[in-house]
Amino acid sequence: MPRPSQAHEKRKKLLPIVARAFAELGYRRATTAELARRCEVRENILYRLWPNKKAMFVASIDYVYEQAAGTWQGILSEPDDHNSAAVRLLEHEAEHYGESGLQRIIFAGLSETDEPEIREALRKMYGRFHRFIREQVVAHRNGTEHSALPDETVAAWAIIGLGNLANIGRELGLFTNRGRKRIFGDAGRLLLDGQGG
Amino acid sequence: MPRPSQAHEKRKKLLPIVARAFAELGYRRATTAELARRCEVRENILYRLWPNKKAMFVASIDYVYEQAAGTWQGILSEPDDHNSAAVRLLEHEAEHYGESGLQRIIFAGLSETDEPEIREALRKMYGRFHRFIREQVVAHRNGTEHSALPDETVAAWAIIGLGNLANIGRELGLFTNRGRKRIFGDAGRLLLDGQGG
DNA sequence: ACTATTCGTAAGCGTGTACCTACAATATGG
DNA sequence: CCATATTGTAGGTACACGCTTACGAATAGT
Repeated sequence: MPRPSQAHEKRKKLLPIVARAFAELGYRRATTAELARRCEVRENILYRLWPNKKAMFVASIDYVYEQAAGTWQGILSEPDDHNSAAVRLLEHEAEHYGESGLQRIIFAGLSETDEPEIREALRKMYGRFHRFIREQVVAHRNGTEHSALPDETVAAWAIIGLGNLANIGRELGLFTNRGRKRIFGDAGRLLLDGQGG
Repeated sequence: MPRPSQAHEKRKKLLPIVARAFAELGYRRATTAELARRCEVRENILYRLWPNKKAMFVASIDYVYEQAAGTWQGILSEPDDHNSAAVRLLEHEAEHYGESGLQRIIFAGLSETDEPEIREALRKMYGRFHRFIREQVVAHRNGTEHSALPDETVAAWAIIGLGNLANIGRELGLFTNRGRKRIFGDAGRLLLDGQGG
């Protein structure tokens, strides 16, 4: 019988490298030759793991979500420090959001939204992010009356908006670490439960 | 004496076309050949108006701000309908934000932030946006006490974050028109003066 | 009319690109 | 050990890219 395929393992091993290349270079400049160079393989074998460059990119988008989800699960399972999970997540993002630089892939993808597969991958990713955050907002507010606040769906989207902006800010050097923390802290908290300033 | 140069006028005439091409295609796919085709001139002429492709892109970024600023000035100079300028701007953006599609240029630019000139152009643009919005927030809140709200700087950045997200949402079809309006209306208003839900 | 300058057209140079083919080396289960 | 499949290597194709050069035609002030 034939030699067993290790394609799955190899994909898992190379995907982080590929994703980082897309994040640093954007879609077009991350040429297949450059991807192969960074992976220390020939272009050829990338094409055996994925059918084409677009598929490598879509896989990288999924990887971004999985990375974030992993980090967040870690925070959720930490012992409580008399703060809700939502508040702890907000604090963590205020401190570390965009640190990995991986989210730059999203900007690259947004320049390629006329490719249906890429658009779909981004849609799915944002959908998953939103669902996760919304759940945390609901859990945080549970029961308590917040008549003057936007509902959980809106609040979750707005918090995602803060995240995007934090990313852009980090990319362009728009604000200091302290500034970014205040944006997440003050505006994020305001959206969460009205404790704004 | 020589024939007087009409470069300035020509630049002004072609820039909207160039900017739209960058918005629709992104930086790399908006090839100089394609830009020339849309402008109905030869590539050559573009290279007489701008030194290189990067300069065409930077000019397009500036154009995005000028377009928005023009629209906003129009709204500010409208007669008052017993709403503050800030509220009227928020309502206008809730209705029309991202309609032109020009803001896609920003995503394209964010994938090219390792080019210092492009990074600088984006920085400048965000800085101008923030200054403008912050002024409106200050004017809206003037004097009244809002102890539980984020300060004007933070609020203005957060509102910009809402705008970015609205753009992404429009691009990916993440939410309906009504949804987008609620994000601008509810979250935006909350950041502005605490009248959230 | 002269002339300096701009304008429009055409062609092409060097490089980079996604993707493919052909083939030898390797490793596995029977 | 052998047949079968998977690996790694080398090379190449067809095309698109940013940018440049060359040159004749048009146009304005003097």
